[in-house]
Amino acid sequence: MSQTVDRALSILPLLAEGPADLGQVADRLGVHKSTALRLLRTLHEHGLVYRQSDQRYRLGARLFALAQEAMENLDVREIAHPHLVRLNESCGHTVHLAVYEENEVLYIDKVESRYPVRMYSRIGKPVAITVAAVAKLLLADLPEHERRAVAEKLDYPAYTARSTPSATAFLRELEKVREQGWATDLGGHEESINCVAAPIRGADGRVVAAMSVSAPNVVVTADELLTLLPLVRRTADAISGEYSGRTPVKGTE
Amino acid sequence: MSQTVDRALSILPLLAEGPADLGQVADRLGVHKSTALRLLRTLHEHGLVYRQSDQRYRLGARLFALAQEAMENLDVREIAHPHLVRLNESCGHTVHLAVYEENEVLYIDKVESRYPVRMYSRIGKPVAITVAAVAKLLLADLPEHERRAVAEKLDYPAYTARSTPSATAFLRELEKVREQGWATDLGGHEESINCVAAPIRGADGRVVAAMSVSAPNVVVTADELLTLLPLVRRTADAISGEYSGRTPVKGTE
DNA sequence: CAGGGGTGTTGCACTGTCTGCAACATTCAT
DNA sequence: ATGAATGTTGCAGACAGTGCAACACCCCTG
Repeated sequence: MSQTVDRALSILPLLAEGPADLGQVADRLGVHKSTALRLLRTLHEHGLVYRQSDQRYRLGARLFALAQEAMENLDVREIAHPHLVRLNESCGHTVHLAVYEENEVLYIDKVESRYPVRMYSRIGKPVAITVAAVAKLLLADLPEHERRAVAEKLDYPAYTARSTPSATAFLRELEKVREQGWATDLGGHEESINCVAAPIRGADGRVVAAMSVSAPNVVVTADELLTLLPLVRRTADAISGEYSGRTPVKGTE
Repeated sequence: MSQTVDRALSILPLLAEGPADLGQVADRLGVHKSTALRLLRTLHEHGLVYRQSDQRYRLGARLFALAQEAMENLDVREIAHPHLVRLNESCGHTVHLAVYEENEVLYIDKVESRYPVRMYSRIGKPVAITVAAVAKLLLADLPEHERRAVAEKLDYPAYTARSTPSATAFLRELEKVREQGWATDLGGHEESINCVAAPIRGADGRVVAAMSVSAPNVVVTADELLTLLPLVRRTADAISGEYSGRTPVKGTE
């Protein structure tokens, strides 16, 4: 692996925290200012880094464009979207779509609740991996050793009293989820919010994404939310069918 | 500028076109496969590149997370301020910066008029949302259903004879503002005060803030104030460019 | 206005890191 | 099996990246 590139790329997350000047960047990289300058220049030429009027550096527009493209390359998203919208129309709650990648679970699509009380989340934001229903489904599908490895590397923050407390508890939960083919999060992240989720599978049966419906207690109780499970699973299966090319897609051509 | 980093970064736009395997990447970079491999590995470790199941590389989800985090940590106010000051220096009138948040429009920055007659307003104070020029711009950019929902929930106080009288009138005005890309308030809040305003947009084109120039009749007439419109819009555009990190690259070499 | 501390920038010699090569590993067809 | 793809590793040599020190340039303060 390349030292120079490694250093250069380390600058990006650093700048994501907020603008920084040359000295700060050099310090946090542990290199000489002149070195940092040259790295920043290179990043700048590629548009990943931008220099604002006070001379400080921040992430540049090119990065946003790339992120956009990366998103568009995820074709599950494209296929799933109309289904998510339809589900949202029929139940009214917030619908999420998430994928697993490199020890993280990320929301890649979201359809907002039609109720005034909304839950906070944002596309691109990493999910609370130890408690979210979608995360459970995605991790439960990993090969056994990998699953164990990931579970043991994670932190288990106690967001609420119902948060997953430890790696062993998490692995047990994953086993359960794996068998039943769906997952829930009942107040594990935020006291008053519940989710039910179902997996989306590719042609080989592997889970490629997971979707969930979330709603706060004040709108529907956990039990009421659970009655939506069949609908959520049907939707996920429909997406799976289309994604794996089993279901003929009606429409153009 | 750094050759290694340059090469590594050139991989990103290349992958943005679609997934590619090691050979393709090496070819298009004009380097040996082993070199390309090491670069890709480094990118991979930083999550910027993801290796899909068929071993081909594509852009990684970490790009999102970065872009997303950068957006959240960006402070419009900080970026806009020097521009507002410059505008104030060239026209002399009061300049405001405002954002929309939770059904309210708030002033978040202000540069005072240099004329003795000043208008009353305060940073952090909610704006007269149904009449202020900045409010019109911010609301005009909301998705249609949300805009309608907000408009119908509002009160329409008759500050003056020219105040917006009703939700339907307001929605009509928002439609107009949306199309022309700028807004005015001619005596809608206080009989003798006029404003012209322009929107500030983020990388995705959404309006993130709005700025205005305000002056009382006794200093300049409404028509005279309107001649400042191009200048106001240029300033807003400059801020937009800087905020979204896409202002033309100035400087070195 | 001189002086001092804070930036960012440049030229240069050295060294350490990146490079390309060639051999190896692995998978897939045939 | 055999061959042709692909991805991977170790190595020696070369050159690109590094840190240094000197410079340029503010913006203060006395």
